[in-house]
Amino acid sequence: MSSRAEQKLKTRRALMDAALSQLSADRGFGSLSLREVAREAGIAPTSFYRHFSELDELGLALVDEGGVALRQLMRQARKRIARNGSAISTSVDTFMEYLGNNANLFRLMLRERTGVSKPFRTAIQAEIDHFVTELADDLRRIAEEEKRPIHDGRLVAEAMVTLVFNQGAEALDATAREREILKAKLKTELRMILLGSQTLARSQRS
Amino acid sequence: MSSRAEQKLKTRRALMDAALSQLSADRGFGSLSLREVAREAGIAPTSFYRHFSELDELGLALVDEGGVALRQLMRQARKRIARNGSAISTSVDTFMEYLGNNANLFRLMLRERTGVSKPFRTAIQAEIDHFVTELADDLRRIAEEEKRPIHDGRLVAEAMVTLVFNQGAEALDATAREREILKAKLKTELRMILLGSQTLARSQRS
DNA sequence: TGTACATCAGTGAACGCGCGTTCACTGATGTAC
DNA sequence: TGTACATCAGTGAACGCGCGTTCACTGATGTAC
Repeated sequence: MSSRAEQKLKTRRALMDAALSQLSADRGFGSLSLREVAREAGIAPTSFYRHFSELDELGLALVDEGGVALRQLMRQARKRIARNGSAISTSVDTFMEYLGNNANLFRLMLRERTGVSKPFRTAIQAEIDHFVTELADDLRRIAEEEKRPIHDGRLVAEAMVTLVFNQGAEALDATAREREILKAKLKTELRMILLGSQTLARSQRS
Repeated sequence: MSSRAEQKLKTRRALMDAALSQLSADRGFGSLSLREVAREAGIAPTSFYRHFSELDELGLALVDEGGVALRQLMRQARKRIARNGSAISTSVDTFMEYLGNNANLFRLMLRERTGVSKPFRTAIQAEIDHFVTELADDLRRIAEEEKRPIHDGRLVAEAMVTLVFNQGAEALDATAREREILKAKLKTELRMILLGSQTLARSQRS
């Protein structure tokens, strides 16, 4: 690649990193300004337009990266489960670990999922739907292997993801100690859903 | 009350209603401006300060009203359960009905619960905690009456409230048809948690 | 009941500020021959 | 390899805008006597 194109990519990355670095418990994407992001990235406000047509376009590029992170997360969790066995516990641990390593990216996803911008909501929902679908497949596969059928794997996966994401949002700003408590709670909740789903499946077998 | 004081209360109400009326799927409280709210309420921007010291103070007054709505909701649900029996189904129906009747108030609560302003998050979390505590009490009472003990009533209540609020947020902008589907899904999810909690309680009795 | 004074919700002008966006530009990098 | 021209990421000045907040004010309502 030409050095001019390389430089352009670097600046683009600097802009995205600048935006990410401004996110926190008290700053949502919606409160960022184009001038602020450009300033943080070390370029003139007008140069922003060489990379994105508006600030939201940068945000959606970040959501894409969040989707990549989610898929990595799932791959990682599968690998660990294969080695270690306990699906729920391993998944929760993996999720929380990823959360810590990509705090501001997850912050963006978690908040804008129910946020004010339709394009954001739609893009994030698509990523989560994909995540739910894969989780549902895994749940059904495991249920079959263990001969413990579950009721409505998709619905189980949705409920689990809802709980995981909500606790994830809380965990982001928690201390290490609080985070351990959240993890334990979350594991119990997921176990309850799984057990309940197995009970329902049993009560409905014909 | 003096007519001057009455008039002041009316204006205050007009300001709060103006703010509420601007909220929607695409407008969060954070995107409102003081001037806009004053305009909508039909007063000069400067007059706003006769009622609130800043826009957030108005928002917190609205959160208080949301808390009142939540408590009414719970009272209503209890009355109906006593008459009708099915706790989960009746509660979900009652919740969804309230949601429809106080759409923008719930929108505010649901969104700012994970929003950008710490005072908002704290105030809303306090209302929800209160709600969770009462639900946990109810769950334990019912479990005792039915001789079907549950594991960790507080945790069960938290998980249920998380699911109810998340589906509630979705339901706000759903069609009547979609809302029925959401209600059915939600009821199944809550039943799974309850069943799982009972299973856990059984497996842990000494 | 009438009068003189106090209170205070609502006002309009004015301020400085950061914003998004436009424009014509510069000068280093890339390309054609 | 050298030269002439094209491309284009980054620039700085300038714009109009809505914002939050201040200030001194007005005039209706309330109160004391």
